[in-house]
Amino acid sequence: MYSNLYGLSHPVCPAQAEGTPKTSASCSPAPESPLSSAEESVNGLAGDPLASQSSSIKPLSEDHSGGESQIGTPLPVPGHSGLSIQEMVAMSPELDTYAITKKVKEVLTDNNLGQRLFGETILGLTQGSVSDLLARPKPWHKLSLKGREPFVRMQLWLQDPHSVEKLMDMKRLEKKAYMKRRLSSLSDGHSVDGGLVGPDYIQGSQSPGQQQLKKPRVVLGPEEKEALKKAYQQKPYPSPKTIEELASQLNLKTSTVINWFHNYRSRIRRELFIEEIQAAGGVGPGNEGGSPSLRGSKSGEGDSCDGTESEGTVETRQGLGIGLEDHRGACKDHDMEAESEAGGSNNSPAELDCITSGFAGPGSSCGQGGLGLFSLTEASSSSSASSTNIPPSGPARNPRDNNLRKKKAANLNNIIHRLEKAASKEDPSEWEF
DNA sequence: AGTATAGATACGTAGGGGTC
DNA sequence: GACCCCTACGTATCTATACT
Repeated sequence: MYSNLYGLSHPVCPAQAEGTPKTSASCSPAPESPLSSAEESVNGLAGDPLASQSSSIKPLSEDHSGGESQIGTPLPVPGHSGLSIQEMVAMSPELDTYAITKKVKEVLTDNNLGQRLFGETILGLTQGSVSDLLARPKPWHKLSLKGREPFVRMQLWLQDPHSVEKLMDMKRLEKKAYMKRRLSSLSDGHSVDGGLVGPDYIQGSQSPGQQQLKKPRVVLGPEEKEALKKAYQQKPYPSPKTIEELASQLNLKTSTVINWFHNYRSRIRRELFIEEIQAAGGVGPGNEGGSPSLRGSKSGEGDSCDGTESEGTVETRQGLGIGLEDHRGACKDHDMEAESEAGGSNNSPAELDCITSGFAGPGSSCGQGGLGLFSLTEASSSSSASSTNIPPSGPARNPRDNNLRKKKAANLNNIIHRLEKAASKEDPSEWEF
């Protein structure tokens, strides 16, 4: 199978086998890391049977040169270069994550390939993760080594002239296998219409009893979300006490509240990255109408971090001094709650400055020159370059942006003020914005 | 069916506090 | 000061579900 070809297997997680609703990371049912996949897919399969198929396939490699889609100089192939993918990631100069995801989306769409297949086969990630990555790629310099890995893989995949063919073949094989299963189960008198398709629906094989052990998914209602958002505006880092109060008020588990804050902070931060980039360079996911921020507002209600623009972002940045950079040092120490909204140190202009300039400043890991091994960004078209290579002179935001920010800040102050009044729990006198 | 979203969680790490 | 442990947070990702 291609699972092997791509160095992928879908091992049944022991925990899952036991029916323990184990989380992914520890025992990822997902696509085993296709580490070798990149290598093999690029190297070992050059002459594979797939190459002769798929006449309708739109090749990847040839249009790399075409305009803005150009992704850049090829990465060295892991196998050939003797580098593992991790080494490549570590050595890789800045890649243009937006250009890469854009290209990948293009290729997948053009060839009618799904995110699930691509994710599991090429990236070793699940569909949801792929969707997220493609829709909201973080700028390279904001990614950890682990976070960069999928982008390196995508880049390698784009470089592979047979990548699409291989994937399409995978698709066919999957379909075949599905049909086979379907047929056999039909002959057994069962139906597979449960919708389990594909090789990785391991859970589907769990017994009903095991399935029942699954925790029911928590779906927060609009009022609950609203309340949490308000609480966030008041205290992005709530104390355990606040969390408990919130939980009991909303009739939620404290862990759910904690998770919500966790996710909300994280996602807001991510939105901010993108927003910053757009503000600074105008290139990014937004350019093709896929801007997360835009999407957020599009959805109106804006959930994930939708709040981003509509409610949460500016105060986050201005009031809390939570920057785009790692602000842990600034916010961490004590019980965040108090000082985070107290503003104080977090708000130091120097820090904000550092935050903004850190974006693409010379000091950032964007490392202008990189290693020069296979520079992508530099080789990328001018449009893509701007996404991460913001001139050191600073993110020269346009005035419109600043006005907007001020407005939002004022707005949020207003909200916070009202919240203070309502809550009148903590002394807001120290709050600074 | 494929994609997007959001709650949940594993893992890594920074910083504080205690002990030696 | 070095070491260890603990806590809290960020990141990346998963899974289930909602949406298109």
